[in-house]
Amino acid sequence: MDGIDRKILMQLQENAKQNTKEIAGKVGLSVTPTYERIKKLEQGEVIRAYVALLDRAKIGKKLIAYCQVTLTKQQKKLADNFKREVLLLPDIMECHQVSGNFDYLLKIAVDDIAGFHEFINERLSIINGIATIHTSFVLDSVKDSTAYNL
Amino acid sequence: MDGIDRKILMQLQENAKQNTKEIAGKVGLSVTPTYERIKKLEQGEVIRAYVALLDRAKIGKKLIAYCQVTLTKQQKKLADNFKREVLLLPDIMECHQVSGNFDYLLKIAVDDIAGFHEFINERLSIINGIATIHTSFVLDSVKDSTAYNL
DNA sequence: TATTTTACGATCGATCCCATCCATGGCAGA
DNA sequence: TCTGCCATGGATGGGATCGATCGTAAAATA
Repeated sequence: MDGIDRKILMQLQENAKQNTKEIAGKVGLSVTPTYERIKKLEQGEVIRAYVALLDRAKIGKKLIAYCQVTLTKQQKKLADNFKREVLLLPDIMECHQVSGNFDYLLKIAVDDIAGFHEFINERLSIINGIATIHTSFVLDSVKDSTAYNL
Repeated sequence: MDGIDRKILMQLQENAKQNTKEIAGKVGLSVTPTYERIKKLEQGEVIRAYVALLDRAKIGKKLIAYCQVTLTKQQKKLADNFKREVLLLPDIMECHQVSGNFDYLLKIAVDDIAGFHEFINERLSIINGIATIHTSFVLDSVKDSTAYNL
């Protein structure tokens, strides 16, 4: 993993539909070694997946919320149960256990306020062991990238 | 945009490297109409991009931080300047203006604590108009998806 | 220092899968 | 009846994929 690999990864993070020739030109190699490097990065699972990113306005997910969740106690059993339930809810796009004033940060995508209301009441708050939920709604996404800076 | 389109999008959100035939099978159509639907979704920019997702451990981004930023005043000038500066910092993967007790939520990816320290002192806190920064470090990502639930 | 080995990369060529596009025909609903 | 899908089949070409050969520079070794 050297500078050229990082350049390749930067390109693939931006646009994975480029063909090998284009990427080769941008990183200063010919096609074959570029191809071999990409294959190696895929096999080594440095590249986790190739995915399509959608325009959330166009698919009707008009509301993104970040929920700060606190559990009632710091018990492994409670935490494990919480994590299991989170994985079953597809409206939760991300769930990170964090340090600080709360325990988990969730990113939720729903159609609208009604959808959020239902999500909180019917899905999230019924999970055992949740003490508090503080929500911030996204008003504007200044930047929303999946690319790491390499 | 109907149920079949949504199924196609779900597939492409999971794995964009599938060929048309595989997707066609999963959504219950033949190759041609599947292909045409995908093209239409690309041209209508419902699909924003195809990208590679990386394993952050394998590329050495060992630290993810969420920073809650408050600006000193609610002035458009300050906010515009802040947004402009944010776009120039590639370690900031996401920046969302939010409702609630703070103004902006930033997602930062760095190598380690030293990198975070430098980022805060040399890059973030020098931006004009920042009042407070509260940071939560990610201890464990229970779920980290880019897929919307369609 | 001289020589050898190793580890890239460049170039070329062959193969073949699959995206891409077209044309035709069937079928259901307006 | 007409319109809008879909299915099927076929033609084409681009690009992924792989192998072989050669060149080169740095590192290892005598």
